[in-house]
Amino acid sequence: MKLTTKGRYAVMAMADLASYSNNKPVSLSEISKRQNISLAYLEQLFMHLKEDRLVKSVRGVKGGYALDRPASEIKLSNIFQAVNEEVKTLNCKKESKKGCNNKSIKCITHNLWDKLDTHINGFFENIKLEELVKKQ
Amino acid sequence: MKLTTKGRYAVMAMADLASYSNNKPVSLSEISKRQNISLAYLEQLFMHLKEDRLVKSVRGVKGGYALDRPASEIKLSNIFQAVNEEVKTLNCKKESKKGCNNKSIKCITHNLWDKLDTHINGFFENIKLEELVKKQ
DNA sequence: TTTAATTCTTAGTAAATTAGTAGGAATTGA
DNA sequence: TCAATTCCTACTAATTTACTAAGAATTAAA
Repeated sequence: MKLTTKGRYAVMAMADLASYSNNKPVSLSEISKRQNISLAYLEQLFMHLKEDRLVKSVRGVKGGYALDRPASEIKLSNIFQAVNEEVKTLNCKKESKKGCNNKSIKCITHNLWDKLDTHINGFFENIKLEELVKKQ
Repeated sequence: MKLTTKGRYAVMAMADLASYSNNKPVSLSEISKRQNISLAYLEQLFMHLKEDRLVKSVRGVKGGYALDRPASEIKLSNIFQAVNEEVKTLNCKKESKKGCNNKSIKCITHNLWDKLDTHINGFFENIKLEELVKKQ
């Protein structure tokens, strides 16, 4: 079971944005330097964050990104979801859950995994970006 | 974030063992057929389960595996640990946690990840193999 | 009007990991 | 002796991750 850097970078970048934005857009090159994340990689992440309306962009010189809503209204689960870093079981396509009769061992573990998904997502669902940044 | 089949298979195999063992060892070929997991792959998983003393083996004809302690004393976390399916953050080798001053954004996310690890491991720590099988 | 800083967009790629295969040695009950 | 089994080591195909590359589009400022 792995937690990859993608979600981690996304959270770091959003925390940076929440911390360093003073009504001005923050450029990705600034975040790149501060957080030591490659600019090109950040660009990809922010495409997704923008699609999900977590940030808004200003193009051109002096442009950059800013939060699209208050940090108190952004859950960590929103960020993970935006960059496709959700909890998923792998290779469950073939064994369709339809076949489950609630008695087989396969089905038992299906249920277990579903519960784990809920458990993990609940963790991120209950933390707001604001709380994370406030602790600094 | 991904949950791979390795841990899933290990749990399925252990549940199978707990269900179908009647004081006799269960061969991997039986489990392979019932759970539809490749025999050679099961062999690898059981090497690890044995190392961690979750199962014991009987070699030769009529041989196989059996639980090495009651299902009520085997936590799911034991199983995951045995097959190296633990929760881990990736690529954190370079950025040593020593550098953390509890103020930087990098450090904030370190702490977050650590908490998540605890949260997830707590889930598995609180489920015994027996409970899982009893539900059948 | 040019320039430089920025976002936007699409491809590609090296490294790592996963999931599984292959082949055979060692053991043992029948 | 044979067949069923565990034990052991190596290899491999497919997938994913993390990142690079290259350039188009936009816009403030010189």
